[in-house]
Amino acid sequence: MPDSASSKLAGIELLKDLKPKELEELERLCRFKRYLPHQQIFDRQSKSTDVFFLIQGQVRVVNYSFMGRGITLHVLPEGSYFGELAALDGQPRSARVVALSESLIAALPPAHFLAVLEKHPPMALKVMKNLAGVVRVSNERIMELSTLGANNRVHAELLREAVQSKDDDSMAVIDPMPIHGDIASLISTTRETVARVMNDLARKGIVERKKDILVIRDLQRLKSMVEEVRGE
Amino acid sequence: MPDSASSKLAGIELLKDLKPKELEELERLCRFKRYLPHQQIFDRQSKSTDVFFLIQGQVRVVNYSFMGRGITLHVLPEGSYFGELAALDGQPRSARVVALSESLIAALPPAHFLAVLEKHPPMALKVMKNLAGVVRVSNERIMELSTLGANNRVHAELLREAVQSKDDDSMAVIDPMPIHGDIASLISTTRETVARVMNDLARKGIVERKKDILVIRDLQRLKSMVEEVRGE
DNA sequence: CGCCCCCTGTGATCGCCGTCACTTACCGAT
DNA sequence: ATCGGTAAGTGACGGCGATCACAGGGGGCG
Repeated sequence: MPDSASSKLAGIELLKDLKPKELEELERLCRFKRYLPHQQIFDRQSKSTDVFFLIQGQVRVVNYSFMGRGITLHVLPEGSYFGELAALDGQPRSARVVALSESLIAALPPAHFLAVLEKHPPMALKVMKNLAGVVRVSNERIMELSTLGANNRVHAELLREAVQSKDDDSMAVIDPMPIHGDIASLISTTRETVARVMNDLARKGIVERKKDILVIRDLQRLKSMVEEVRGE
Repeated sequence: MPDSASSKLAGIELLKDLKPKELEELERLCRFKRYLPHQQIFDRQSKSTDVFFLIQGQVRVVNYSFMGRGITLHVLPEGSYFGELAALDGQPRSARVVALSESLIAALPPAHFLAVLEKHPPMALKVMKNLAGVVRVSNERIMELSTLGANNRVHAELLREAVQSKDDDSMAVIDPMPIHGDIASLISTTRETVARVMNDLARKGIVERKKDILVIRDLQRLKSMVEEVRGE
């Protein structure tokens, strides 16, 4: 494994344009830590301001209503970063972040983060683009919550997670299929509603469940169901 | 008026650290245009990528559901800017922007915007902070839509717009009071619901309407009503 | 092998609130 | 003073979907 020679931060998309030497230097400024599934990296309202690089694993960004119901804001993939909001504006954290799988995470103090941004305009631009993307999906989500019913939000979510099949463009697949509760948390509804919609779709032959993967048989039909006022 | 000598862009918060000469130069790269109330600056999905500086007036950032119902995302004050998402990532516009009052607006092509950002790291930082702020309020909004009922969202919105009185901290004021339809559009509900909640509050003596201004008599009571499950 | 826990499936209930349909109030202009 | 258009108040209705309560089901671990 030649990887052992390269930096642990090598896999971080944001940092990939840094020179090896700079990366090495940055690495020395980080604190590395492993997290177990469900372990919390930080909580909403806490006043830490580090930026985190997700070297390995997955994390969930989530907030809780006063009733304890959890709303998943994002699920971040390996190689991404988070915690930049607090690092940029110094405000308390806007959400809780917990590890989904076992994860290795680097924490960088805000001063160093800002220094790197200042020194590397292309990286600053990357951060801005990334934030712009977050704003875009947030807007979409607000629109969805405002204009779609719970059932249609399930349809929309399935379409979002669907990976189109190569040979047949009327088909797609979700693999692995998330558990209903997690989908519900992403679109602000309940486990039961997700289950009911899924069975509805299955009965109509639009989707089919196989073990851990969901096959979408009629992609266009599903698409047309979104934004359709409960057209029975 | 010594103002006539200074740049038209002088009032833009984002640009206020530029040297007069730089500002002048930037001004030469802008196209200036006046807009009438309700006039559209750009539409969602359009492919322009200019950044806009709101020199004078107010604009509303809004999206429409397929049924034509409008969802107000933001109302921007004089001196702010918008359109940076498309300038940063080159994607189509994520929302429509229309003038609320008569407005004077400068349009700056994206290339120049990016050049300025690259040349002035503090300005890039400002843009990042601003985006971070937008992400924060979007998250709050998502939480609100997910966990609060329509009535409670009205309460929350009133609190957001309330300006605390100086002498009595149990009182506040909203001046001028927006029309019900505009509030409804901000919190994704209907004009009727807003009217009902307002009268409920008035009957309970929590608020009082005087002409064009709304007086909030019992701020704490209103606060406690948010996140309260319809406690009658 | 069997136990237990987590995921699912589904019926019944019921309350919030969006929709429709008017009425009333207000204000500016003719 | 009269009219017209916009804002606001309010009752009735009905449907979506959250909630509660169970009943399978499947897979991992002792």
